[in-house]
Amino acid sequence: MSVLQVTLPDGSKREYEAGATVEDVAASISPSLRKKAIAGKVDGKIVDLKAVIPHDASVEILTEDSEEALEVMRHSCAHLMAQAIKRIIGDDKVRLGIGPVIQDGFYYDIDTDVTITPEMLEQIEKEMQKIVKENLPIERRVVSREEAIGIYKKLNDHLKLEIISELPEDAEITMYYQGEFFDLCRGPHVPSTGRIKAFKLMSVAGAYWRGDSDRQMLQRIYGTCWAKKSDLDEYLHFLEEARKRDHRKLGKELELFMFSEEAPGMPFYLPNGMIIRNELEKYARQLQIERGYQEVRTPLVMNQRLWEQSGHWDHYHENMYFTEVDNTKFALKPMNCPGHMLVFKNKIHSYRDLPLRMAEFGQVHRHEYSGALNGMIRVRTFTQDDSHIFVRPDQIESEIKHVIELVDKIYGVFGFPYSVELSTRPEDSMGSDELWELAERSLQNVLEELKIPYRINEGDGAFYGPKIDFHIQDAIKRSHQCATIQLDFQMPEKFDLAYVGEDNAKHRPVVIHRAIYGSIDRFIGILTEHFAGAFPTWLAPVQAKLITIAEPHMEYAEKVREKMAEKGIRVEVDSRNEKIGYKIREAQMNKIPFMLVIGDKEKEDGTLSVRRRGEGDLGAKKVDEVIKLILDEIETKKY
RNA sequence: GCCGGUGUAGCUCAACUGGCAGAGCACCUGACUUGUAAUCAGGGGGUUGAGGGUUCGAUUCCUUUCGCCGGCACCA
Repeated sequence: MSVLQVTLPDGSKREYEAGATVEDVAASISPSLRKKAIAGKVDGKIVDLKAVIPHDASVEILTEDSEEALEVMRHSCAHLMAQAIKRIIGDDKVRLGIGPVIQDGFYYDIDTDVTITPEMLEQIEKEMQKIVKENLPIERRVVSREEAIGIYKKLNDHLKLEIISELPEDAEITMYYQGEFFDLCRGPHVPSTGRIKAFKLMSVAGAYWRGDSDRQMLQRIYGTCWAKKSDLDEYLHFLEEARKRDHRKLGKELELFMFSEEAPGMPFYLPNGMIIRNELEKYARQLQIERGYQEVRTPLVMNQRLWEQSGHWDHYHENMYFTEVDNTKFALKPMNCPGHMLVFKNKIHSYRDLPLRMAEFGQVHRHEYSGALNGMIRVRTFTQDDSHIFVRPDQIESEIKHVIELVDKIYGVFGFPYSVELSTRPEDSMGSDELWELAERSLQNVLEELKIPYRINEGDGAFYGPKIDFHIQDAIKRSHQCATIQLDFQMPEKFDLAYVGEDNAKHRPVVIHRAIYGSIDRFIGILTEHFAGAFPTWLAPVQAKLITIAEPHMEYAEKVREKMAEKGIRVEVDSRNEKIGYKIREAQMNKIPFMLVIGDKEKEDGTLSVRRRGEGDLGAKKVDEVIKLILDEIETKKY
């Protein structure tokens, strides 16, 4: 009998008889480990608990609390759901597509004539619970390609047949069985259905087979699955909290913006939202002026031929708005760059003018598909904090660094951590290989030199050049792509841009496209959720509310209001004939940062009782002291 | 655009298998004169998203269409 040497994670070695399984290893360590074990890892590869260890190897036991075991459990949960669905609507009426693990859970794509309604989810869930109670052992079987094909031909399952046909020649084909149910699957899985602990089916949605919009649409059922009931509850609670922050809900409640059927996907800014927007623009404008940007403004409607020239028409005409006047075709601008190219060409530039940093808060229109619209996150008109920087080739890298510094500065103000991605040449792109290579290398150099960690996003660049994208992480750990820096050798070519060099000859500049908020509209949506509507004082539509106790305090309140307003504080007086609790509550719900209560005492002493949003009563302070406090928060953009 | 869901007062939501459309908040009026998250009473407010159909009768059933929501696909 040969002997198997197993190395455990702590470095210790143990010997087993050949044919030992991962489970045997767990059992040999301790009975409790065997009980907690979900799966194993052999030489770094995750396998079933019942997997035989094929040769000397390092072995790790995955227990319920490990991330990897959770993935195995989620995958098994997808099978569990598929089994329940088959039991409910009939084995022969369901074809199974794919059922992978995703963040927080899993889904399964199925093909069936029965429409899965949200009500049915509960029914399926109950059946799943039943199968868990049945505690069916889950078994792995290796089958031949012919067997596999035979099984699914009999079931008339064209989806699985397609998957099998695409498996590589030498692939080991495995099936997993649990009770009457089986599924073509690579695994691994938990040892039995009873090991699946806490799950919930979340939603049904349509999804194209193979992610291809030309193919059949399947029904996708999403579920979430956790190692413990308490984890599930925590997750559901998190979703609930996220819903409370939804910018669409808060935007309505706080009267930031609105939408109308008359203009789907096009935000209307209400006075409160307009204040936030103006503050954001003001801040960006100030930083840009400091950094030598020049602001311009270009038309919203320009001749169609301009878009044909830029290449946008070719790539995006399906998503553009057009109009015809005086027998001439015009387009609403979907981007600001062509306009900026025209501005650049308005005069002759010397090499001394470069870098020329042209900025515009440019409103663009893009006809997004109706199904893509989503609050402020995906709209049909939005304003970019756009800029096009015209540089000499030797200035590319320093200028990109300059932009990155600005991005870092702005995100810091909101407390957004961010990560960076480098997107390379897409399939459908313009320009020579040489230029693309040069462009990609330049971006890469800068990131390396600044020692900024980044991820490469293959083939995700713009059609005219590669880009560096910045993904911010908000207060509840969601990621949003906002800033972008794109290097472009194409537009200068298309528009025949030139500057006069030291040698008195014409040279072609390079264009750097950049945006930091990206879409200001979307950024406002993100900020709303990030701060849960409790905007920092510098952004708050109303920064201070003066709340009088009774009528005799009105005059004093009005004087304070004037004084504050003079200092540029957005302040309002609430002198309504209401109880103080009522007025506080309202101010609190409007998330006003400073609530300043005025009664006899304050009037007499020249003070204000400060109640800070989120902190409560801070006691009475002199009016000037309060003003200083507020101005200081505004000045430092405290969050 | 595709799949599914959904649309009732300014907002949030009720109305059993088809039988007179209702509540809370908000708003208006009056009383109360108020010390840190909702004072009391009264009042106004609706072509039930829009169009068509079935029916004695439609918020409810069917159909077309628009918006919105969850996904998919798309995202310069």
